[in-house]
Amino acid sequence: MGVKFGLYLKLSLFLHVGWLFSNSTVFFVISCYFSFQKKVADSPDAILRNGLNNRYRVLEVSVIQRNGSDPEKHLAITASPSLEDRELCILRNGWESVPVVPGDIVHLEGQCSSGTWVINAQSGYLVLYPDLLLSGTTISSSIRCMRRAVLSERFRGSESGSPQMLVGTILHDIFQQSITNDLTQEKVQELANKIVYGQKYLKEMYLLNMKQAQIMQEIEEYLPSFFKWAEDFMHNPANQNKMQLKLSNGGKPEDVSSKIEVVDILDIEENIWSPRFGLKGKIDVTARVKIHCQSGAQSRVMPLELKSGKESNSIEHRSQVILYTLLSLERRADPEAGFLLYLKTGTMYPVSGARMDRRELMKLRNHVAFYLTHSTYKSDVGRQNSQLAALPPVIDDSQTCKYCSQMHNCFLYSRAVEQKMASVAFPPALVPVIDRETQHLKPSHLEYFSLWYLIFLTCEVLFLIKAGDCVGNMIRVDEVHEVSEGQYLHFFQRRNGAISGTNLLVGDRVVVSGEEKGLLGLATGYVREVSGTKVSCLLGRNLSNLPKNTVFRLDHDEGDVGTGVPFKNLSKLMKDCPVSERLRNLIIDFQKPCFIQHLSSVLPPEAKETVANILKGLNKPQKQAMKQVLLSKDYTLIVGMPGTGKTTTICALVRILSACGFSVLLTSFTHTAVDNVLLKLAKFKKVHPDIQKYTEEEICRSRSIKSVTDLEEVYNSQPVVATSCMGVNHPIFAQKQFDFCIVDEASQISQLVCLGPLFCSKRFVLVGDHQQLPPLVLNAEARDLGMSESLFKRLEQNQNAVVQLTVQYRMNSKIMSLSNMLVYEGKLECGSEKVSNATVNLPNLKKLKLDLGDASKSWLKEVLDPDTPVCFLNTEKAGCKPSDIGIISPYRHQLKTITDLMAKWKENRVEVNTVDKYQGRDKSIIIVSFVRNSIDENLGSLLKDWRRLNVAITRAKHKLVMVGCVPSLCCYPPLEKLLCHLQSQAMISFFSIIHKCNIL
DNA sequence: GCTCTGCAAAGAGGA
Repeated sequence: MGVKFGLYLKLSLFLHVGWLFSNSTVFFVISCYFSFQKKVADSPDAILRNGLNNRYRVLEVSVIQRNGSDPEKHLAITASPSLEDRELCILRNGWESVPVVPGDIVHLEGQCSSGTWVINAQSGYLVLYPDLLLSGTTISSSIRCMRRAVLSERFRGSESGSPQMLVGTILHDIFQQSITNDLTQEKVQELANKIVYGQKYLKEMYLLNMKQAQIMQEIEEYLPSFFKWAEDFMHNPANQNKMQLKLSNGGKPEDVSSKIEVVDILDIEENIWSPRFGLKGKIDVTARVKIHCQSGAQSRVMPLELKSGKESNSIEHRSQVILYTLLSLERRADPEAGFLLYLKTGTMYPVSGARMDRRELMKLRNHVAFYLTHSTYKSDVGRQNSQLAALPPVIDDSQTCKYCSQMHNCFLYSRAVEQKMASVAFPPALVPVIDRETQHLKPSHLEYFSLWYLIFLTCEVLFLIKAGDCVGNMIRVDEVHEVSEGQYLHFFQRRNGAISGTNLLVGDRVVVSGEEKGLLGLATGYVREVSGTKVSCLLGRNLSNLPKNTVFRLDHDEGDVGTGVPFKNLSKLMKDCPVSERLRNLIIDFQKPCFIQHLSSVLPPEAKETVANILKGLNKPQKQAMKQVLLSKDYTLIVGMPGTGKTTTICALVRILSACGFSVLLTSFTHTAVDNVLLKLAKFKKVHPDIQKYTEEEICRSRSIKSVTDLEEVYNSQPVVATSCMGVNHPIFAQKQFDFCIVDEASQISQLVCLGPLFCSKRFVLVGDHQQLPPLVLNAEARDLGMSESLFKRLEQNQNAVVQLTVQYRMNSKIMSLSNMLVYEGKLECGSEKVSNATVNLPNLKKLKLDLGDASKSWLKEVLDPDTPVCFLNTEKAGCKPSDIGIISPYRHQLKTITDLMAKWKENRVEVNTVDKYQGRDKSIIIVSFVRNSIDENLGSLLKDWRRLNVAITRAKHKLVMVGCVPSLCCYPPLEKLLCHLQSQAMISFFSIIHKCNIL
């Protein structure tokens, strides 16, 4: 067996930031003139410390070049928060190329003597942004092309899989389960059958259009090699050829030929996060290995990396193993080496985790980390807007590029962003290729791409590890239940003290770690139940093999949510295909939406009666909306003003469309909104009104779907499919094209997220109201760049596509008139006399009035009077704390105070919530507490928003009581307008201090 | 100056 020894990774690293030094100068120091945005350094979570897990902040960077000697980089660093106690870090022998700038956070490994660290060829590592964990595959793929590595991090999930990949995944699964259980021929065959003909990989097979038998055939070719490997490395290692493997305590230096015996499998898919090396990854197999050599045997716990493809023993494969040896350091003694196991042949290669290879890989990691964190920059001191930075350079290797899965994104970015940069040069042969591959895009499209790419970069969260909510000091109790394949129910008990309710909620995503160092990120999953001191979680891994006394912590996992989807959609929008071209024309270039003339051409005669029946239940504008949608060739926007029956309208629309034989994709940003519509729809379906029955999972289970053909049938038989906008990554949407797509809550969804479902439909309907709250954007810069503009708002300028639902069934006329005056210009009308005149029913009012005989409480009488549907309580003279009353409020702190007070009065039936959370809902009586009570303070931005005020005042059906200090609130233009109106209608009263509020 | 929804993930091979 030919085994290579200690392959030295000679990697040429590219650097194209500003401080590359000139070698003609004798001695000079450059301070960096690029002011990059440093997402780590600016983060308050970066905790500086000394010791083993040190974190230093870089204060100054100097490049030192002496004639005739190699260049060095000197870093002035500190681990003290006050930025005193400076230390020096000297980078040599290639480490000086690490693109570190002042302000960066670094981790140092190695020796430090009297305040000076030396990182050179022989010892030490510098880890740039150690809290940015990069996966083993990202780093090993960056060897060939760093640009591709960075692009696939950003456009995660935009690479479609291949048949070989799926076969690879299944082979991994079979091998991993076999070696932990039973590697006999009979059992392995049985397992292979169970996995291939089971449900686990059906969706992937459907997506790739593969049949189970075809996959089984490929799998079977591998199985003999499984047994050969087991024979060679588990049962009869004596028969094995010797391999070259040198470990530090392996005796004499020449004693490097040994035989390998795998004695025990300790873990499968072991997940390790290493904030020491800034790495993360999953180790296929963690095994106890005995190394037999002349001077005896020694045992190590080592990583095995499985490969089902061609037996290449390539740098990429070997690098992955070397990175896993580094990851292993978090959990156990240095394995110093690992193995590459090629499943096709059963051959196993040792891979030594030698210092020089580890060093080169860490340098590579630092470069990838640099590019990921410096994706934007601010070029001038005066101008503060961020700009897109260049990606790692395009490599000059057409063979590699030809098969690259990121080619589209690579060319797109070059064309839209980099071609304008003087500093970026492309391989000449590639320039015409880039131009050709992007020629379908107009300048407006490239601009749209750049803008939205920048917008999503500014709010990208790169760092996994945050000092967030955590419940610690937990031990595992009871048995672990395997609820379904790969889903393990765990129970944790707090060792002391109760679990604070706010820290973990049912349904939250959690990361389970050991409290002990090195046990970070053991498993991820969801919170099932929280009670007192106990938590149950559904985790992706079974943790019962860990020592009984392991102390755990559960962290709320916010992850990097939502950035993958928009980047993916943006990339898709720029593709050279008819669906994308159409959307570009409509969305970017505002092409006028078209409508057909006559309903008769879309309405099949046999559906006429059904449609007429459904229309009977609708009002005039709702009927108009139905007509408009049926006539549309491109899209329709339905403005659903408050209380105008959006859900009813959507239901009717779905029913009419499917009666006409159209397929419909129904989506919304939130699952609850999708559920609402489905629940209403379920009533008409004459099936059990529990929507659980309609989930894809449940349908497959109840019909015991076992083959790809069955699955295909199920998918094709559903004329109406509902999902959240993020959920359109489901395989069903990869092949199916719907006639219509309806997007609910469209004015609250970010443009690029809203785009997702539109790719799989011929026409779309957006339902929303831009006078209510827009998409939530936390990042101020992203907001300035226009991120909160929903697709609904953007397309609204094409008025011919807009239908307004103006007849509302929620508010009585007095309440409605406020909103009409404020934003709807009188368009809103009551659905009936009954709605218009409805007042609140207070059965105990008479009795209560007697109790309120006291003149000082006469204001209360006025407020309670059902014939006063709108009332503004002026707290100006009363001096009453605004915190004394309230149900909805713009401020969460106010709500907390109110909730606490109500709890004291044992009143928990009244729902207290923010204006934002109340959007889309209503109540008979709404009390709005505006809180503000001073004029001179800084004005908050919350009350300046017309849309928020509009939402606040349109939640009440019968009675709207607003509380606040009139002069304070008049500083806000929307409230000023409202108060002016109320004044003219004599709807403002003053009130005195009240002591009890349990009257409602 | 304070409003908060979304979601699995690293790797599965190919040249």
